[in-house]
Amino acid sequence: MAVTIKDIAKKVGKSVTTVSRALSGYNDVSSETRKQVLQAAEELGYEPNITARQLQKRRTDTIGLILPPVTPRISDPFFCEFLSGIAEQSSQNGLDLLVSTHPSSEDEIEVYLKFIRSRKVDGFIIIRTQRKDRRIDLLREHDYPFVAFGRVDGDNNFPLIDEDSEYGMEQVVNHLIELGHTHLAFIAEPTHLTKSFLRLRGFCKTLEMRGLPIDNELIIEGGFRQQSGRLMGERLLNADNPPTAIVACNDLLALGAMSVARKQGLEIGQDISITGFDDIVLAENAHPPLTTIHQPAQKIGTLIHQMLVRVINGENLEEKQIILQPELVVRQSTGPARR
Amino acid sequence: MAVTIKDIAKKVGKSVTTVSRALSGYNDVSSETRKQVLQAAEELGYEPNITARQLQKRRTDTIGLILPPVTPRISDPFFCEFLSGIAEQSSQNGLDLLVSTHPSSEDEIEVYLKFIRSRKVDGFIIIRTQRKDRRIDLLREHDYPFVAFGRVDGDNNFPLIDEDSEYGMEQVVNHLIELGHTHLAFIAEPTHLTKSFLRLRGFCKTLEMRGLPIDNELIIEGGFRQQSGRLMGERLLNADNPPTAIVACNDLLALGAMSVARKQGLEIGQDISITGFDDIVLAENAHPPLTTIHQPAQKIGTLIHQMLVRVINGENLEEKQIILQPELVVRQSTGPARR
DNA sequence: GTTATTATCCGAAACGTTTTGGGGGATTGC
DNA sequence: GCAATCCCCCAAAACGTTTCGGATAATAAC
Repeated sequence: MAVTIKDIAKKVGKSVTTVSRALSGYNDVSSETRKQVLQAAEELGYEPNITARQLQKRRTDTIGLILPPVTPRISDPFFCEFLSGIAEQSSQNGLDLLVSTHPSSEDEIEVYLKFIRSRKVDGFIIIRTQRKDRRIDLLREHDYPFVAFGRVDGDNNFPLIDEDSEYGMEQVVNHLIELGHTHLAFIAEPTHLTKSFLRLRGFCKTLEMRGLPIDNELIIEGGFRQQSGRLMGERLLNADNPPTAIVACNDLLALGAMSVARKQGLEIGQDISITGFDDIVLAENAHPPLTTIHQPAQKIGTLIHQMLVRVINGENLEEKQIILQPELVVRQSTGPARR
Repeated sequence: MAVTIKDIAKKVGKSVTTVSRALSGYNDVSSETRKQVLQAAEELGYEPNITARQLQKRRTDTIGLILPPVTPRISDPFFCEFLSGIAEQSSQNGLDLLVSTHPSSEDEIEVYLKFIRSRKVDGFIIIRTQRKDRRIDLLREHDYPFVAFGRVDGDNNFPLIDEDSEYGMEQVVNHLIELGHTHLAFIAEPTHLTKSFLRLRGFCKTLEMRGLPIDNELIIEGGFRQQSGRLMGERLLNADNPPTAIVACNDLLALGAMSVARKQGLEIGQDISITGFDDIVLAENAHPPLTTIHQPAQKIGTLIHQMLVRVINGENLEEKQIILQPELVVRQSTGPARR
């Protein structure tokens, strides 16, 4: 059986209270007693039972991350980096990270409700925000601590961190225009996700700003990953008037499009330019290496965790909404437009 | 304040005991009472406080995964897949997954000791086993539930799952020999890891079996990732009598070697053959796609989790040691040896 | 009509901690 | 010499559950 405070108390001949207070560093115990207690704890190999402590303190020292039903799975490269930032920060702060994948049988809101009611975690990290996000509504209603990665439509008066998607896309599009491209296509993710929506908007806005027409035939919406990129890339390349550049909403989509283009005998970066977004590890190692927007995934994870800790502790955030400016990384998947 | 059993008891005018027993489905409560209790619970939005339950039951319903100090970080692609298998299985079984990254300041054994003593988790998943593994010694001493991914030197009489590394390497080497290669190099990981050791041994054994000499100049040991692969690849390619094929201990090392070979103007798959091990997502997307040994990372995660659950519940494992036979995936990074 | 049995219920203890609200003895201030 | 102040300590309550060991009343058995 594990060693408890009671065992120490017995050993040093003091009360449980005194032992507890000695261990927690209160100053109403004599240094003599404290020394004895610490020594006894050491000798017996005492380690506090955190379950008991949590029950008493009404804190779990655990933060929760519930993966959405579909994507991303943990294996998603961008998410993976992000997660690693959170995990690392977690253990530095002595917090636990509870990763729960959402059983697709259950309603998302029910899952959150359960966590809230059973006080399983002190706070949440919300990823993949949607334009209308019920999770955020729920947490706000319950006044439960959370930090979101991403914005929503409408009232954003809650702690969040986000990339400036529109600015990112602006850079991509400008880069392509400067290379002489005027006939640009866009492969979108489902636009109920805020970031996907904003990336698309950034694309359109910039075209407009630069006085280029927006061709709705060349904007198509699909899924999230390679498979989808291949499908949509194929459709674009087989169009009557195919684009000279394809802007993908994320790197995996871009990689999918690249593989299709290559299969059609096109030299990427010469015959056609393709861009991604996120700068996952695959991007750098792709062939040719992918021009994309770099996002510091791990750092975002770290930041978001730090914010959440402050929210949980009821501290004030000097910056409640952090919007990061991502930067363009030019590699070999883009080049001058063919005449 | 959250709803407790007491609130329900008050509402239905019964004792706390009865409510608890009604909720847990004991048959010493009348169906009338049970109905009332369930209804009250529903109305009040009751959700059991799991901390309290855990304290009472002396179980945490949580399994622990402590990341080793150095590698893999969560961002490691192979590990990532593996983790996703564990996480998915976890939530299916209603268990929590506690991911803790090991603070490099602390001694590894101390970290485990703390977890054990504070009963923070019901059991552990041990990854990256070493030939002499103190973690495993410790857990066995304490008779604490765990399942290992990988074997150790000597007594392996504990629950584990592992790939047959030697067999995998045998396939790789045979494949290369059949392509006419006779001058093979090996880039090793640090061989205190069991799997790295076994992969190297598989390499040597097969050469021997096929009557080829083992050239110690061509076997070099380094780190785990691309950077290391580049360094060691460079050394091999600049040797007096460079190899016609490089066998890397994992995919990332292979990718590193590939990038160096390409930089030296070699056509991979023609001028030189390079192989990996693990078949991470990058392998398929590399240029050229990498010949490697496929490992079902996610499935391994799932399996290991299932095993652990049984160990925790004190059930018997029909198969205490599972050794998986990995298979060779031939892609374009290998080809016939140049005369 | 007494004894067994069954169906329902419940008080109290337990899990291991922290916190609350003092208590008693020694020292200080006047 | 008396009150005030410290210093060190502790019993008991609390956190929200589950479980142990009955208790009570109704029913069945003889």
